[in-house]
Amino acid sequence: MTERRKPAGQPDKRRAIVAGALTLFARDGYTRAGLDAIAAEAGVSNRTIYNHFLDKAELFQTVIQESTQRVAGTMVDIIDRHLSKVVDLEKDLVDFGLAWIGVLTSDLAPHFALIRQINAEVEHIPPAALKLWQETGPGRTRRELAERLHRLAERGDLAIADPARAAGHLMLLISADNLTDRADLHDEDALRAMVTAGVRAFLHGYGR
Amino acid sequence: MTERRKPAGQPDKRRAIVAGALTLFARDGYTRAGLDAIAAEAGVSNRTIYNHFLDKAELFQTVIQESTQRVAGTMVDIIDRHLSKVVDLEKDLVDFGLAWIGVLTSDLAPHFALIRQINAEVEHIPPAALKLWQETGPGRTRRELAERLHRLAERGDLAIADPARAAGHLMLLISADNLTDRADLHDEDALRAMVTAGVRAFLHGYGR
DNA sequence: TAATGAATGCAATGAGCGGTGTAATCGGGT
DNA sequence: ACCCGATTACACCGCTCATTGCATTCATTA
Repeated sequence: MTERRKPAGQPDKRRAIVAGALTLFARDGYTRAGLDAIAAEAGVSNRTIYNHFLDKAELFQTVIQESTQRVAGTMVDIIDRHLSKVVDLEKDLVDFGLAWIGVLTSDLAPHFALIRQINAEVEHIPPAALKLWQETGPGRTRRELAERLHRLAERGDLAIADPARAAGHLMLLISADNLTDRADLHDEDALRAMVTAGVRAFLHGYGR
Repeated sequence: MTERRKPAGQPDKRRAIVAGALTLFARDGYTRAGLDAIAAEAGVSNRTIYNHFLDKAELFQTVIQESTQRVAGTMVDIIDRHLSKVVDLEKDLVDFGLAWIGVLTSDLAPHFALIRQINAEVEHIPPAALKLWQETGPGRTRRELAERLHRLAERGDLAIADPARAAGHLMLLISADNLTDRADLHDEDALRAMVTAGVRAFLHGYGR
């Protein structure tokens, strides 16, 4: 059960390969991203990749796992930083939202292109791997956010029956324009407007 | 300017090709879907495809356009049917939402797999084609929904400052679980719970 | 310095795929 | 019966790509 990964190869090379693979998988997708291109991007020989990974599929899976964990960590940090002590609910939620979508344009941006690739190939990925990703990635951040919202509800700041569902709603509303249009992620004003509108909808709804 | 499409080939063959191509493009994506497989799925010779289409890219574009128009038409119908005359706002919105996500499991289902493919390859698609798709597909349905919501707001049933944005929010909230988890689209009770929760969030929010 | 494992360059294999040419066949209209 | 365009089966070209084998070089350590 305790399968030990072969520690073959030097760690810096391995990191370079994974980083380069992330870049190309994110830009071109699994099929289009050639191993020669990945090797070039990583500044490494084609042949070396096979010293570190069994085949292309294993490399892909590794890239997903490492990237997912890193991004999930960042997200959880943002949640904790912005929603630990809340004074002005709307303002703090907006600040949280801006930090949240800020990740989409950070150096972690390629990750989300990778997610789109996964989403497209969802039929061809073994359900176990998919489940694992769900759990350690979006699942983890959603649980963390749900926990925070639950605390706020207990304090009386929010009226939440199902924290997990509320967390899902908040995440969607914050970055709504990204999913409908393709929003301009570099227009600071537009971003603030989007997040603010999302937070207000989350707090008050549109009912009369 | 008025480019006439070559009417070469028999219409039923052409329809079979487009239908088969939709199936395989949706399941396997643009790159993985081979022309031989498409031909087999359509019950047609490989060579025949090139009687109707210039190349794989043109076939893909045709599939997208036709599928998009069909689905957008269906969506607009649903909007009109459920939101023309509203008596019980929450109930009518829930019914609307159920019909809306019902499309995701209908015979139009492959379309949305195709959308995921587009979304993944968004970097490799000419922006003009992307814009066109945006406009005739989701853009059209969102405008239609926004228009309906605007009427309801004028009537005093809703308080909406930006109808387009509200429409986007409603669409997201209705099918929230599909985007976070991978929801079970065949559990009737779960679907109703999801939609109801989304509609309530849309109407009242979570604020205290 | 000797030895060992890692990395590299190069070549090659085998498969899959987009696209084309061609000749034979089919089917409806005259 | 004849015609003509559409369709088909088949063979083929050129290309890309994952994967491997092999010989060579490099770096570190004993």
